[in-house]
Amino acid sequence: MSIGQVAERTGLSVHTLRFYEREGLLAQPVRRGSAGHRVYSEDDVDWLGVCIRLRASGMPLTDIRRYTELVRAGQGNEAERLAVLREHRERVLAQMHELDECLKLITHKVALYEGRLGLRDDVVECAQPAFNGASRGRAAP
Amino acid sequence: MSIGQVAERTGLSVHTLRFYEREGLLAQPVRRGSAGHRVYSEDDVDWLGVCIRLRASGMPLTDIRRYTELVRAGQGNEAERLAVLREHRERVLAQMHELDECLKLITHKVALYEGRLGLRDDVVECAQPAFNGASRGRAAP
DNA sequence: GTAGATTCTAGAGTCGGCTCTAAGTCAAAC
DNA sequence: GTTTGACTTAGAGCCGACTCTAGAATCTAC
Repeated sequence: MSIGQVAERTGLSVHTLRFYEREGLLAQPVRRGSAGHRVYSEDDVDWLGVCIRLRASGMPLTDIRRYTELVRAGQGNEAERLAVLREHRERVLAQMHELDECLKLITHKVALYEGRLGLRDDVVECAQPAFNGASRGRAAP
Repeated sequence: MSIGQVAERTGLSVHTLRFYEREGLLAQPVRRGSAGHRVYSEDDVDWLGVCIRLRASGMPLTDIRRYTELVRAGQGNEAERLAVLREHRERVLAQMHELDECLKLITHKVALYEGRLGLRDDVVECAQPAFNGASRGRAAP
């Protein structure tokens, strides 16, 4: 598979594919064909899929590289790999929780504006108490 | 409230607080006391709380500014505000879905390594089929 | 009143993650 | 045989979001 085809399939640009390779994100160096052109295997693409997921969940490139290096190093470091994955899972869970909070806030505001657009117009934009607990009444509609 | 106190309460640095103000993220310009020092009201802090949540859910500063400007402009643009919020809510939902997928992958791998660390050692690191549907058997343990 | 912490402004620097450019190689189509 | 287009490298550029610096002014405690 050429770099162009892989770009098509993964949604990454060819620039990004080369960049990821330079950054050491591929489990093994991509094979080269005839004129030094990259030839990707299905496994390469699958691994890229994993990288994409890890990126999408906020793992920095350096961490992905570290994990990749462990995998590349072969058997014997499973405990380390597990630690990396567990740590990241915690971050993902935290992130989901955070997103959930955001969603609540946004949904609250959406409801507020939806209501307002039907009924009244004297309510002032407000904020949720986020840091103290000292509700001062006037801020929450 | 001084900028230092607000930094303490919000978790933002004083640098970031000044930066956010320059970027027009505050609903109204922060009041100034005696020597030109910023004096934050509870409402300012509450609004910052909203900004922090929006940021945490991936809204870019430019979008937050845009929303802030709508709020600052006062009544009459509720429909626009609602549109901004709804659009962002869609993005948050998409993001949550994506995170969920990532979580599945990670959890799968964690289980795999947990199992392996107890039992065997000849399984090779693998990737989830992510783009095609052509399972080639050898990639999935 | 003086030391040390906090604040001010304007502007420069950093970092992560791409994204693009330039100059060149190569294969296939016409 | 030349043009077109996909590929190569090394390296520069860009963008968002901070983060820090310098130099001056001002508060707080002793």
